[in-house]
Amino acid sequence: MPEITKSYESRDIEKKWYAAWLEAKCFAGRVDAAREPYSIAIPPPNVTGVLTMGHVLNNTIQDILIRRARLEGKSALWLPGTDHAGIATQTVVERELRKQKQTRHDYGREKFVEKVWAWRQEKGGIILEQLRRLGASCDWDRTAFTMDPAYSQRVIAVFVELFNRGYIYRGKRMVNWCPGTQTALSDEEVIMKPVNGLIYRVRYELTNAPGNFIEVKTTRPETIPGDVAIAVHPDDPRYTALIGQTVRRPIGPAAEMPIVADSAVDKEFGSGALKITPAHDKTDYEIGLRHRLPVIDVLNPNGSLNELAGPELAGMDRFAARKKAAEMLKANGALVAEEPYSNNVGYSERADVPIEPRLTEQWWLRYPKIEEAKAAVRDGHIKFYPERWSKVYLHWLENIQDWCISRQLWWGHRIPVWYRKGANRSEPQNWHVSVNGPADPQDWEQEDDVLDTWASSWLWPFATLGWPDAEEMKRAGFNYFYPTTTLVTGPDIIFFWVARMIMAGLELVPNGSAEAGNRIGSKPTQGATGALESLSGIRHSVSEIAPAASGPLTAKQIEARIPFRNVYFTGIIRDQQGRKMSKSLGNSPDPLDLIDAYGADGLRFGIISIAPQGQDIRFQEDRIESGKNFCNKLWNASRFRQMSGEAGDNSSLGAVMARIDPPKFDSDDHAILERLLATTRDVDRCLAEFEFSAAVQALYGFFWNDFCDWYVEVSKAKLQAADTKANCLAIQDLVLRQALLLLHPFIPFITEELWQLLGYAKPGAFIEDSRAEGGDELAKSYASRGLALDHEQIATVQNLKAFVSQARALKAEHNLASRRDVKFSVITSDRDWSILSANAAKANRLAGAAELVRRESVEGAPAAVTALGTLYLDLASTVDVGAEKIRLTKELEALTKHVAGTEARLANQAFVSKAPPAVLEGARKQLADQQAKRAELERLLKSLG
RNA sequence: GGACCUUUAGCUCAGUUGGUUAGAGCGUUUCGUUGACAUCGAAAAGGUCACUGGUUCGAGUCCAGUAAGGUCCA
Repeated sequence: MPEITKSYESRDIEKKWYAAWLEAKCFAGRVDAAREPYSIAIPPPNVTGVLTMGHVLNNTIQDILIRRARLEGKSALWLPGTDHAGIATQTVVERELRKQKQTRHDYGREKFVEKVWAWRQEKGGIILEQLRRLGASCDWDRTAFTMDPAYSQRVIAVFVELFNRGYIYRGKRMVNWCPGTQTALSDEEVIMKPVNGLIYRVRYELTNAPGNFIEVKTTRPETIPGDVAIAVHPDDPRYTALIGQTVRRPIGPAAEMPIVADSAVDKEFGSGALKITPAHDKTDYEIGLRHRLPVIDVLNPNGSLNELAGPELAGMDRFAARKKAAEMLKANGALVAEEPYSNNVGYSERADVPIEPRLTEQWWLRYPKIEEAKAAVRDGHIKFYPERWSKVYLHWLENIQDWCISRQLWWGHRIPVWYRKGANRSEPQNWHVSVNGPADPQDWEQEDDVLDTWASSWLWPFATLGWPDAEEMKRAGFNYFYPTTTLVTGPDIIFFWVARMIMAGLELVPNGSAEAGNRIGSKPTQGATGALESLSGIRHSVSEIAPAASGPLTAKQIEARIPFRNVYFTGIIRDQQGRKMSKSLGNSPDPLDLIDAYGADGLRFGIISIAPQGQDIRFQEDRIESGKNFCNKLWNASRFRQMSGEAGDNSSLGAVMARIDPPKFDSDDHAILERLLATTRDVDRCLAEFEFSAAVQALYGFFWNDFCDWYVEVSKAKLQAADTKANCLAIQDLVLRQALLLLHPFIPFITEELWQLLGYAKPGAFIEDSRAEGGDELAKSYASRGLALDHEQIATVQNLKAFVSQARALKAEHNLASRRDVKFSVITSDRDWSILSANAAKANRLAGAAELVRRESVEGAPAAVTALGTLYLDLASTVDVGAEKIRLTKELEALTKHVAGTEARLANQAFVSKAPPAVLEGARKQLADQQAKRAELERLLKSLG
């Protein structure tokens, strides 16, 4: 057995084990009917992405779940991949082109897309390499990409199918237009930001009453050339007489515009009159429709003004034009005033510029299975952790709007619609919609637009498992791994991704064997087998593998179709000031630097320990450091074990247990095994409830405080005695074994290394080839060895710990902390003296005492009252009586307060009659203990004079 | 405007169904190179649990309201 070195060096060990795991194909997700499946589909990072602290947290949690599942004997699959991230990726490549003063238009669509692929080939997906450094145990052979040919075909097939089912339509509507990237966006991609700007009061002159005006307020004077009317509320008495009259447009091409009455106008806002610019405002557009007003679009796609805005404004950027328009209004007397104004403006999520409402033809999706999607979460088929996010989810579904799925980009899945050449594109009879295109391509032109990225990633959990190709599904183990067990993601993409995946699953997943019945340990049922076989050879036929449901789905169908059973929402990682970590702020540490400094295990342990469920996380590097320190502690405790004696048979739990000898147990043995069992149960529960940081804290406290600070320390005395040594080593082996198994999902590298070094591994096997026994199994194992934990002995350990602590405090109080030759005496009962003398060797060692003697009386020595008697520090020199009195008086005062409180509680008739007996009993015992201690303190003080 | 979250030690946070003297890590002070670990050990100081009211024998915990900070949706 190689010797364990003095300190833990993570670097080489991480490299070594990751390579070994890959070599042995430990991460492969295998269909195994004898095992329960556990599957996770990774939230695919952008192909342009690099590892951030958010990814570290998110993927560490997924790895914990997956590795724990393996240790529980499940067959685990963690399916990795990346997202082509339409806008983000196209922007990155365009930025590179711009450095050479080029645009994508210099290349044309085909060549530009080639460039993007080349970029992806060279630089994309770095993040997957980085995840390996973190220890992520993904099944890399299954790595998917949303632009892979197979995946792309699936995306296209879904478009065709949903079109055929009537969910997709083309329509001219107001969309969120991003002038930066020059594409339409979905509502979800628009971020509302408060903006401080100006609001302009502008007057419009009445055509047939010169010198009379109607006033409006607007933040966008540059759109006045697009005005087509003034609207007032029909019930607004101020304007009743004016309805039907006309006004002159104050700037831009001259025009007379009607004053119309519409109840959508807010009487309270400004003067109660509204300028109507149907091309540039959603409400205006709707009012325009009602009054059959023309639409005058004065903006170019890039946000500059066009010739319809008039010669003075044409060609100017919208913000420059705003100033210019204000000047023009001022010049011709139409500007009444400009006032500071704060309002919410929609910004493009990606380009971070204000979006423009713009009337364009786009492709829209009416969401399928909305009601079932609500039911899936409301009725608990899918569980959200923390539960409260389900409210946000349900609220969004209640108010759901159709999804604009077309994007005016080149990088993405090109929409599979062809228009008959020269024909009107707005008329469906001129469309061809199919996966492979028309048979006579020369007569058709394909739609230029691509799909929203999310319209591909919403298929992720099933499209990565071969769906809808029957053969591929069989190969990928679709029926075994779907629905996936858990999704781990951020709450910021509930709408973008989580909700949409649920609806996609409900609409598109076949009624496979899962729906028919039990998947585990039995062959697929007749029906399912038949379905798969009859479909073999059919490629991408969504309608055959997942026919449209004829009516609302039943609960059973929902259960089978949902893409995941649990959703764990992580918090957002913030810096010390509480700001979101972002590239532009430069406040995000590079996780790879942290791995270099603290090890992947240290980073994982640290980040998990500061990430409570459901709360945002304040990043602190010192917690990562403490993760590293914990690894070092684990390392050194193992080293101590190795140095303490020969290795025994550690090949299994049974083998270790067989070396444990209950008749030789002392109170410390009982106590540590009780804590081991309690910690195991604690971790079991925490992991079942996704309480990762609580699990880590339980393990930290157990290992550091209970095991290292106490058990290992008392071992030093026990290991000297021949009759206790073997049992003590066996107990250490048991504790270390269980600790490594419980810790492995959190800190996989060091636990694997120690598992091997301490001889727990079978030849050629890894730690994850073993089972992590749960609390119940561990308890059974205790029982099978005839071990019954003795709670009286366990309580004794508590008293001994306090006793040692008091002794140390007395020493420190008198500047003797470093001395190991101090003598103590104790006044105590026969019973407590027997405990003390039985544990004298350990206690003296821990307290740094030369000896502990029992006396009938002691005079003038510093003392402390403990549960095992009154402890005295023997001092050769005279005691500082004054200081000693002050110390004891302070303690007495505090205690007296507590006694009074407890007495008052017990004197309260209502308490005595209503409190449960256990509480009452506890209070009485507490009072008795406190009173005894108080009496002893009073006696001590009296003896000091 | 609607919804949600947070407020506990100097800092970051635990505190499960109400029940001993409210805990941890870091930081601070003092002491310590005792043959696992200075990436360590020991001791100590430090909290009217944001505020007000209510329910209760009993509230950090439950309820109502207020204040401050944050998030999402309009």
